[in-house]
Amino acid sequence: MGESIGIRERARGALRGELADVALRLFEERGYDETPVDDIASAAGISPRTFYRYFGTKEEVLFGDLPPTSVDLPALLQDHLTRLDPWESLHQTLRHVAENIRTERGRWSRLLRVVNTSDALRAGHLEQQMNLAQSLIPTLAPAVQGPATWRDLRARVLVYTALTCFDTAFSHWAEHEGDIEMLEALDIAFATVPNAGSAQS
Amino acid sequence: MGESIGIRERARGALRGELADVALRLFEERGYDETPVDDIASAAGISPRTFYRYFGTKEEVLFGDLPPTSVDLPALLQDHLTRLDPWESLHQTLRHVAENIRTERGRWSRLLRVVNTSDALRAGHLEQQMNLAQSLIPTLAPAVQGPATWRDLRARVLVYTALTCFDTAFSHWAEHEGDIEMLEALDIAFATVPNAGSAQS
DNA sequence: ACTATCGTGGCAGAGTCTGCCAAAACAGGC
DNA sequence: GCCTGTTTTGGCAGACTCTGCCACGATAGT
Repeated sequence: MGESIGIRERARGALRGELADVALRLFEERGYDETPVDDIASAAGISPRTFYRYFGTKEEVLFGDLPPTSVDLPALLQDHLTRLDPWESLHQTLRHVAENIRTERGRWSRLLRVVNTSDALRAGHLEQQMNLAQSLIPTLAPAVQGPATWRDLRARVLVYTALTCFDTAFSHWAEHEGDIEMLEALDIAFATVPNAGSAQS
Repeated sequence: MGESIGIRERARGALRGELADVALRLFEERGYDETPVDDIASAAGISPRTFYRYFGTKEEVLFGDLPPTSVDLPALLQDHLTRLDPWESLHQTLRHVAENIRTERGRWSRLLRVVNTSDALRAGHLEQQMNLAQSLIPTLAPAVQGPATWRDLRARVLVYTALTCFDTAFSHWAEHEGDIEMLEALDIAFATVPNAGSAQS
């Protein structure tokens, strides 16, 4: 069959990308909740049924092909852990993600604006984070000091907190676009946590 | 009209409570996603249409009448802030919530078990937290030190992080029910954060 | 008992998502 | 270039959540 698989796959990927583009554009114009799948499908010249063959859900057309998911973050974290303490490792890992995002900031701020048009979408976005956290916890846990009873709890707290910092910095950046630098916001957020007790500058 | 309003209101409240009970029981037996609203309604002897007059969504039948929502947490936080630093104020505020929960732990662990049967439900739970956070941030912000540019960012990080600690401790407690004390887990979680840099016992 | 008000139930409809099956498009080999 | 087997597609029917609408019945105050 030669290249046949390659051909099919490439065509599939192209259509997938086009669907994501069309969908994002429509969501920007009319809002997420106000844009039925039928409209996306007909705008892309396919049937609604086929849409669901490319994306399992309407949400996936937004969140399906995102950079964070395409990088192996657990491995990256693992690497940092050989040289740094747990918190700093998380910091550097997420700095890397932030730098990736910076190269496509246009697309990302469009996306964030769309996400904020819908409650369901914000919840979905959080769920994404949770899944990411789930993948980082087992990697971090062995590096956490202290009694074994609490190791898992502590690892979870650190990972969730780190993602929280990331998300907060990201949102803050999106709201003050241009005024502040994404990486600076991230560093501030990460610096706030260890000083929680005093919370001074 | 005398007590008429009181009567109506009381009847309404009673039916609301009964619906919540019936729903929780059914969710435990068959799982959340596998239990259509029609089944809850007929189990309670009402029409599906009427169910939606008592709860705007299926989720609300689970999350609608929860202790955290029934206490004025911003006020409580405000009070603690007059005596403690921001982080410790958040800690004490959430300790209070934890103590409330402890008095109804049976109901709460049932609820947590149900929440974990559905992705949509977990997302909804997170959304709850977000809303709670939104109400605490304005209260905390004035108490946060540092340059004004970053005050809002820092307040958000602290609030989200505190809720993350709470949630993590809560889940951890639910998983190791009996073995550990909820308040102890909460204290451990809160103690982990300021030591993030070293993460030792 | 009478009437105005309120809660209720049924109906129709939009929207997401799934299973099923037939038709079309496509790759390969001849 | 045609044939054949596989893949992709489209349409249909259906489950489920949620909303607007309207008529019916219960209830409260006079």
